[in-house]
Formats: sequence, structure tokens, C-alpha cells
Amino acid sequence: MKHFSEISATAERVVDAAEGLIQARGYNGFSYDDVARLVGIKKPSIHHHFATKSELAAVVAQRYTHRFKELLLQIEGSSVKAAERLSAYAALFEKTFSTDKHLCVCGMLGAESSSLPEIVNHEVQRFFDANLDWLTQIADDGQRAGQLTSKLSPQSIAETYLSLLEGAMVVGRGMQKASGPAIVADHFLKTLTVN
Amino acid sequence: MKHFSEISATAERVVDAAEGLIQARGYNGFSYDDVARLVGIKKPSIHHHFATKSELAAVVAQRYTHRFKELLLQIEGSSVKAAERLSAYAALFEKTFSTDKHLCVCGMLGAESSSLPEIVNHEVQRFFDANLDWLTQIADDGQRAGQLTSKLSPQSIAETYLSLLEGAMVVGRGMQKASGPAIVADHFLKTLTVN
DNA sequence: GTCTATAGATGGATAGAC
DNA sequence: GTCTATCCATCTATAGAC
Repeated sequence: MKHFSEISATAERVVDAAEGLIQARGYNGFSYDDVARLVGIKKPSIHHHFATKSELAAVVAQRYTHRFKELLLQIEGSSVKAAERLSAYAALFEKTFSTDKHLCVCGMLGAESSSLPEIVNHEVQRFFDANLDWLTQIADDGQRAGQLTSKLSPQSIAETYLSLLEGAMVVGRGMQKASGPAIVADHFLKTLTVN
Repeated sequence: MKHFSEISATAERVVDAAEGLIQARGYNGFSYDDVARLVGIKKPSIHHHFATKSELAAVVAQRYTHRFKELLLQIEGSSVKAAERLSAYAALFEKTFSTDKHLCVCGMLGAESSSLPEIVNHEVQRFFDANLDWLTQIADDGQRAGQLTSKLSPQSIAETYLSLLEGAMVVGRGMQKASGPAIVADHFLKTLTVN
């Protein structure tokens, strides 16, 4: 498959448009024509950059995961305490949600996964793996340093926190309310440092 | 709008089929023809029972919410301790997920809500409202009875728990793994009784 | 209540000119 | 790399016979 770093400037705008559409309407909720209108070219021109919709969506997820990993590294570089890092992590989701109630790309695709091409599902899986790995590491470090006093295992903290954030976006949307994942993340973080 | 309790036997089978399809593929991922094939009648016959796809989906969500409320009453009747009730609540989500990784109807529709007819979104909102109300009440009772020692407010517990369960299903799907919402629910419940 | 037939729009995707 | 034109499948929905 194509790698996002090797695509042209126009192809990148195609990916930009597709990303936003997936976050707003999901894979089954957008068309090549929607993308074309946003980019300002015609539908068949999209096919020139990405032969199939599956490939386009896979590249969207691939680039999303890559950028997310960069942000995770930034968090490690700019904060030391586990609670701060986990809070900064939640802020990533909050920022996404605060943009027109956009969902996490892979949260949306994860929900739809039973109707998605395997090539897309594979990228979604990689996103969640990367997030769980990172969260587990952060939780482990925090516990070893005595910053997190929760008796949950690092893996359990990671699973729980990721599920919580993804779910908060879905519920926030379903309830048509403004409040996003940051609030529930805050609640959960309290339980990690108290008991 | 039609009420689910006033529909014919065939219409109910239509709702059954649509419910499963929404849980598997979402609103934008199924068609009247899919429903027709499952029920064993032709596509236009579906229109006889539900004039539009929006109405069908709205009735699916309406019935789903009604049944869910019945199950919540059952939980209140069969367990007294808050932790048991919350655990039984998680078991409802686990049971759904264990059926071909089906999502909660309103979790799926919540994720898709930006591309859904308002009539459907309204029913989804009612589902989440009902769940948050119930969870808040259960948490409040549990705290007053000294069964939940968490210092989080009942509202916070409710929001967090619901988000966690909805998210666990999405993440579980995206990771293509067997484990469902029950596990993370268990993790979270520990934090409610320990600190 | 179910059917065949069909409308009219839109879906993803391709051919071939420029 | 973008376009027009077009294919063919599918979509939601309707008309009208049985």
C-alpha cells in the first residue's frame, strides 16, 4: 500500500478532506464526490490519487496514527509526571472533539469495522495497539515512580482509559452536548491517584 | 411517529432485522434490501411497514431503549448492592458484544449522529438520558448506603461508566479481539469501592 | 400485505481526450 | 494530473396489479 509520506500535495489535500469526512460521517457516510467537492477537483481525479476508497481510508488511518505517535512523543518530552501525561493525552481527544464534535478517526472506523475492508481494519488495529502500548508504559512508569497509587495493572489502566476516551466522544455526540472526553478523563484520573 | 408496540408481527421482524444490521454495520451500512433478504420478503414490502429508513431506525432505537429500561428494572429487582447492580449493568453490554461483536444500537448511532436524520438522533438522545439517569440514581443510592466509597459525584460516576462501556465495545471491535466491556467495567468498579 | 416494475439519484470505478 | 463521458451496481422510494 501507498505510504502517506510519499504522496503529492494534492493527494495530501485529498487525505485531509477524507479524514474530516470520516471523523464526521464515517466510512460508509462519505463518497468520492464529497471529497472531490472539498478539494475542488472532480470525482475521477480522486481516483487518480487513490484507486479505491479502501486505500484512501487506509492512508487516512495510517497518517492519523503516525501523527498521533508524534504527539505522544511530545507529551513525553513536555511533562514528567504520569498524571500530567495522561491528562495531556486526554487533551488530544478533547481537541478533536471540540472541532465540530469530530470523532477519533479510528474510533469511528472501529465502530464500523464489521463493514470495512480488511486493509482499513488493519490500520485501525495498529492505532489502538500503539495507544495501548504507550498508555501501558506511561502507567507502568507512573506506578514505579509512586505517582500513580492505583492498584490496577498498567494494562488495565491503559485499556480502561482508552475505552473511556473513545466512549466519551461517542456518548457526547449521541447526547448532542458540548462536553467532551476531558471531563470524564478527569474523573478517572482522580481514581488513579487516590486509592 | 409509529410506536413499536403497535406494529404487526411482520413489522416486528423487520425491526428485528434492522436492529441487528445497525448493530453490525450502522445506519449508513445497511439497506432496505438487506432487511428484506433477512425477513424473507421483497424490498418494497419493507416500505409498506416503514415508509422511510429514518422511521425504521427511529423505531429500532425506540424499542431498544424501552427494552433496556425493562432490563434496568430487572436489575433493581434482583440485586440490592450498588456494585452488583453496576456489574449487572455491564453484563448487558457484554452480552450484546458477545453476539457477533454487536455494538449497542445507540452507541453505533451516536457515532454516526452527524449524518443521521433528526428523528433518529432524538431517540438516541433519549437512550443516553435514560441510562445516565438510572446510573446516577444507582450511584447515589450506593453512596448513601455506604456501598460505594468513591468520592466522585453520582453524576460523574454515571457519565464515566456509560462512556467506558460504550467505548470498550468500539475499541474491542477495532482491535478485533474477543474481550468485551465486562473486563474494563470490572477495573473501574474496583476503583469505586476502594478509595 | 406482498408483489413486479420502475423511477431518479447516487455509489465506486474506468476509458480516453487534453 | 485533470477533465468529460459513461458504466453498472445499488440506493431510497413510489406506482399500481394481485
